[in-house]
Formats: sequence, C-alpha cells, structure tokens
Amino acid sequence: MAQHKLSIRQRNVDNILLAAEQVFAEKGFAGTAMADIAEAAQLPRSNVHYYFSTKAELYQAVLFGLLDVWKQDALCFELYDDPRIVLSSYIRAKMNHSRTRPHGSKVWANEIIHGAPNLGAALDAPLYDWAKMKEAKIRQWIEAGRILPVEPSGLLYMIWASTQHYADFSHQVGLLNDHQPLSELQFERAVQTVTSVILRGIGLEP
Amino acid sequence: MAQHKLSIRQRNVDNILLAAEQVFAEKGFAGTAMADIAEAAQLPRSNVHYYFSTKAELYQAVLFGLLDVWKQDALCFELYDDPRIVLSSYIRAKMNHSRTRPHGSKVWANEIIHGAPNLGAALDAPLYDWAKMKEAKIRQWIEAGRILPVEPSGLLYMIWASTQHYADFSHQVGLLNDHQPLSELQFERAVQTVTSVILRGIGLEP
DNA sequence: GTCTATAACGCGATAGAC
DNA sequence: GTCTATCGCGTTATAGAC
Repeated sequence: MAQHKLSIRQRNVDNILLAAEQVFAEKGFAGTAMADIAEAAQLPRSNVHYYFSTKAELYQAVLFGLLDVWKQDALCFELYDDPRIVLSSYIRAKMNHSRTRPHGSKVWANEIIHGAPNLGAALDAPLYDWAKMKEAKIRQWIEAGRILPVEPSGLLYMIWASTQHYADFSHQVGLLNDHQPLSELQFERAVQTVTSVILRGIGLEP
Repeated sequence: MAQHKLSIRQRNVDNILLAAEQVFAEKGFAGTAMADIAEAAQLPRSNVHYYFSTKAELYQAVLFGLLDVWKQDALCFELYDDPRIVLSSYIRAKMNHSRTRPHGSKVWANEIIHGAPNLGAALDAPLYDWAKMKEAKIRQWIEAGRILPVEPSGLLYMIWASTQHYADFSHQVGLLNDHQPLSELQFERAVQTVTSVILRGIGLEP
C-alpha cells in the first residue's frame, strides 16, 4: 500500500522533473508558467503544486539533478591515468550528453548566465571542489611532462564550452547547417574535431 | 532646433539601449520589467515607452546592435591571409569583447539558447552568409595544406564557445577563481591558453 | 518631450470539495 | 492524491494632463 503510493509519487515526480527541464530550457525560469510545465507533464496545474509547492523549488530540483550528470561524465578522471584516454573519454561523454539531453545543459547555462541567482552555496561548494580536483589532475600531467603547459582551468573551460556549445547553441548550429539538425555522421565528425584540436592543442597525438 | 531635438533623442535612445543590454543580460527577456530598464537608465517608465513602444521592440534593437559587434571582431579575416595571424587576431578580439562588453554576449547566448524566438529571418540570413564566408576561408587554408584538415564549422564553434565562455559564464569562472573576477594578468593568460590550444590544434606553432 | 494615473491581463499560490 | 475556483500581485501598455 505504502509502496503503491510511493510509486505513484515517484512516477509523477519524475514526469514533472523531465517536463520542467524541457520547458525551463526553452523559456527560462521567469518565462515559464507552471501551467506550461503542467501541460507538458499532462497534469493539472494544482497537481504540480502538490509535489513542488513553488516554482523555485521545482527549478532547484532540476538544477540539483544536473550536477550529478556532469559528475558522471567525468568519472574517467578517476578510472584512467593517461591524459589521452581521460580527455577523449570526457569529451565524448559530454558530447553524448549534448546530443541526448540538451535541455539540461541549457537550463544550467541559463542559470549561470544570469549570475546563478537560484544556485545557493549548496551547489557552489560541490562544484568548486569537483573542478579543483580536475585541475589538479591536469597540473600533474603538466609537471610530469605528459602534456604541454597550459592553464588547467583554461583547458577545462575550452572542453566545457566546446562540447556544451552543441547543446546550448543547437539552434544556431542547426541554422548554419542549412536549417537542419546535425546528422549522426556530422555529430560524430564534431566529436572528432573537438577531440583532435584539444589533444593536439596540448601536445598529444589524437 | 531639429538638430537639438535629434540629439536629445539620440542621447536617450543610446542610454536606454545600454541600460537594456545590461538588464536583459542579467534577467533575461521575460525576467526583466520595463521598470528595471527605466531605473537603470534613470528615466521614468513612460519615457522608455516613448522611444520603444514595446519591450519586444527594445529587445530586438539590442540584438540587432550585437551582430555588428561580432562582425567587427572578424574583420581580420579580410585584412590578413596567414591563418596564424587571422585566428590569433580573431581570438584576441573576441576575448577583449568578452572582457569589456560581457552583457551583449549574454543577451545573444540567452536568445539562441531559447531557440531565437525574437530573431527573425532578418538576422538569420546575415548570420548565415557571414559564417559561411569564414568557413570558406578555413576550407581554403586546409586545401592549401596550410592547416590540418578539420571541420571548418567545428573550428569556428570552438573559437566562439571558448572565447564567449569568459563572458557568458563569468559567474562560474569567478566562482572557480576563488570567488574573484579574473585579474588582467589572468585574463591575458586565458587569451594565451585559448590561442595556443587552437593554433596547435590545427597544426600551427603559436 | 515628459510624467501621472489607470486599465487590462497573466500568473503564482492557496483553499477547500471530492 | 486529485481537481476546481479564486484571491492578490506584478506587469505591460496606454490615455491624457502638463
């Protein structure tokens, strides 16, 4: 009985979160009405309010889910040691997410662009620690002479920006691709381009 | 007399456009109230409406001004021929704009992320033509064996994304820089990082 | 050209029946 | 857990005096 109730809740919450991620990505926080999310989730407005009492609460729930996704993409930093393997895995993972789950990236970008007014310290600190670990790894590679000396943060930003561009700016990418979304083949070429420029850029052979 | 009137108009319009660019960047289109812009421009609400009758009209005026800025950054594509010179000039110009005029970049990013609902065909076509010219130039370099073969559009996207990241994601960059905006020196290092990775990434010596 | 007052509307959130 | 009705606020845009 309690289990049944829970599963109803779980199903509705997941449904709402997914719909919210899409609508927030398309219209931004201020631009989306709770009614839009309810419609996308095929639920009455009040039902959404039952699970998330305010719009801000729902929005933050979406954001919290995203940091987990970013972290999963970077597991290769712990799994491997060779910079060639780590970075090419990381780039591919992030590009895959840009293709299969572009909405999340857009919501995140939106929030940061506006100065992260909804991202409390609850997310600042984890993000900071997580990024510093990655920078430390890059610094080790440099000190060991395994890659050319570059600013570790600058390298990370190039990877983030170049991969997330295919999600965040998908409209512009499509426009410049003769008003067509990238095909699988074109997307694979984009992965290759980012990978080869980054790797060669720090002195590795792709 | 007519000249005096014109100069008042010009002054107010410029003032409003500048204020609007900043507020739109911080709060997005839906998130900004005309009152916010009026306050930033130190004018009464109704005065803003006198020059721009609707919020959408003002927003579009801001967007139109931005494409000109992008185009100026890319003048080096016509001035020079050597890929090393052209690309390092381009990267520096865009990075300078990311530092000195970050608001514009944010407004543009916001608009594209949301699928460019306010960007009519009036801007689509110029952007398309302009980008295709740049791609053609890159293709020439490849065919002449002056740079390694990469997807021209992919290279452009990497440059756009990596440079605009310092404007659009300035909040995150500051957060990861121990809650401090980048100093002049750090910013110069960022320019060097982007330049060297891109140039080496296509087979050139920085 | 400038400013005050107000009309018209959309939205978030809640109360309360089922 | 679900749904209808409604309150109250903030916002855009305009009308009209100065």
